[in-house]
Amino acid sequence: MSTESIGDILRRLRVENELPLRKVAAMVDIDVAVLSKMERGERRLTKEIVQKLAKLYKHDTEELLVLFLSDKVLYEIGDEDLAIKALHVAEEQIKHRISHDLSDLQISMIKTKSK
Amino acid sequence: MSTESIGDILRRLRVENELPLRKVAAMVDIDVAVLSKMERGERRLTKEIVQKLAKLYKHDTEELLVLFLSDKVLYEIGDEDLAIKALHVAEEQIKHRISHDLSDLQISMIKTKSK
DNA sequence: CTATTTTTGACAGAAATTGTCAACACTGCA
DNA sequence: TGCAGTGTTGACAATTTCTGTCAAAAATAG
Repeated sequence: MSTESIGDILRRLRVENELPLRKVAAMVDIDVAVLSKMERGERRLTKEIVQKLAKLYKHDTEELLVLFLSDKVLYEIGDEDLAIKALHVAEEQIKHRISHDLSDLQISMIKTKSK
Repeated sequence: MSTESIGDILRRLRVENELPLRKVAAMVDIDVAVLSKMERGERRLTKEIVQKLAKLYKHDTEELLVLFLSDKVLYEIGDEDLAIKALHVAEEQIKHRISHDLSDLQISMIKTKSK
């Protein structure tokens, strides 16, 4: 398995595209120093920056966003030994909420239909 | 499945123990208003408060901490449709890190042994 | 009605985040 | 050596977010 962080990946993509920090920073409209720190994990990435970089490097946006989100999660609960249990609970709640939303949708569709 | 948030649970536990906010707040050393808001999800809980409340209500601390952590995760990435993928990636990284730490431990044990 | 409990909003201070900048270090090259 | 391009670091104020504290209003029980 890869132990490459999202910052590492973004840096690798940039190098592979032979782009200097200066240019990329200008293209995604942030300061060079900030981008440098983001690639090295010293500043937090934002969803917007990740999306812009994915497009710029022509790399799968979803994959990078997933890594970005995963990073946020690990940042919040990473050093807890209950982390894995917490992740499972969180997953269940998301699934539950989705099915709940689906029910709402079905109800509203029925209501719309019967108007 | 329960759709009860950790705040709801803490409130229920308090009511079941027939304790007013006033008393509990004093016991865990926070303001009444803050505890009220924590129970209603208007202010973020802290690990310390959750632990104190678990002890106070004689309720399983681990269960509440897991819910607390899960809540933090959902707060960070809950409304993302990539959330579940992100949780899986985060889980894999935790497992990976654990096994990595174990390797380190084994190495250090070997080194210690051979001294 | 009265006492108790809970909720709400406001507030200042603390802490974290952000964008900006300049100085510094490193590299390859002339 | 000096120079140009590149990346890193630390400092800074502005901003946002988080905290604890309080008092008044609202809700509830007796």
